[in-house]
Amino acid sequence: MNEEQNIFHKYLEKHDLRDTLQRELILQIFLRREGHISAEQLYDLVKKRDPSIGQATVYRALKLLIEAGLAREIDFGDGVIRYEHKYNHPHHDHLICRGCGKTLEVVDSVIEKLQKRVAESYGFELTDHEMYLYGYCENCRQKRQ
Amino acid sequence: MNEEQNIFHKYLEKHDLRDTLQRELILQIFLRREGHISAEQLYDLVKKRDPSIGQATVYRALKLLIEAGLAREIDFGDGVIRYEHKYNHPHHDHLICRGCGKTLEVVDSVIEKLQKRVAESYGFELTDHEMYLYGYCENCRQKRQ
DNA sequence: ATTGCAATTGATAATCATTATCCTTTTGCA
DNA sequence: TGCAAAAGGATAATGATTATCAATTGCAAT
Ligand SMILES: [Mn+2]
Ligand SMILES: [Mn+2]
Ligand SMILES: [Zn+2]
Ligand SMILES: [Zn+2]
Repeated sequence: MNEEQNIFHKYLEKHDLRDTLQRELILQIFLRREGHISAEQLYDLVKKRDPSIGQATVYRALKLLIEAGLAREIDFGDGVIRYEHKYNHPHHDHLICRGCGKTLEVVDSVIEKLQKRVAESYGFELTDHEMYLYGYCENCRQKRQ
Repeated sequence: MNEEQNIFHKYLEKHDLRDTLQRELILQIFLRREGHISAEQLYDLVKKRDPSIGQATVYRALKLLIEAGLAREIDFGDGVIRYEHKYNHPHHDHLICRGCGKTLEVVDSVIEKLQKRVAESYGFELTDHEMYLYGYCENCRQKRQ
């Protein structure tokens, strides 16, 4: 059993939640998949392994994964929430191509420090932030000229 | 006639769009209101002046205002898109209190420069970005201790 | 192993902001 | 004034997510 599964089981136990086949399967498939995945995409993968699972169960399991600290929501503003691994996957921001949709994960420690400083200069205690950088990747720039 | 109205009329003319009472009223009310306003909030204000206006018209007019460069969308991730003035209201980011929902508009020129640099280091040409800083304002911090 | 029961599930209906549709009313211009 | 195209209002549709509810299941105590 890997560490994420362990965390999940501990979380279930601590909150008097039950360990079900559905939850195990959804967790397993979520963990196997790197990157950003929507509830529907995850549902499609889950269905392949067990067509009897309903999509409400996938939504419910994702909520659990977030509460357990294993998943994190990403909102690219296109009306669909995506999920990514949180365990061993520290905070980062996203660089998104407006041409092809490709996304890169980026972090700049100077920006992070300045964000904190800006917030404090207004009397805020910063808890978290979201930063989305939009532009055109190298490929897309070459195509359009 | 103020400058924004002028821009709007030029835009209508250029695109063979018609100058209607509804559009004028919606523009006027939008311009009077500072800050971030949702389509529904704007619709409520518009209804007070002319109850015969439908909310689809407000949505349609907001889209026009964006195309004309007079409005800009803000997505705080709560499922409702808000709109703010764009004319004479240059780019800025938002500092949001998780306690009371208060928002401040902030800009840090060093962060802006670094964002560009980060993007370029990945071969991206940055076109725009969104940055939301979340935390607790001074008031909310005092209340909770 | 069996039982009791709260937790869970799957199917389906409901939400809710935003869009599309469709028919009627205006607008801009000849 | 008349006409065609644009716009408006009412309302249905959309689509992701959430709520509901009857049937099933996990699990702890027997
Ligand atoms: Mn990511
Ligand atoms: Mn603003
Ligand atoms: Zn690209
Ligand atoms: Zn506050």
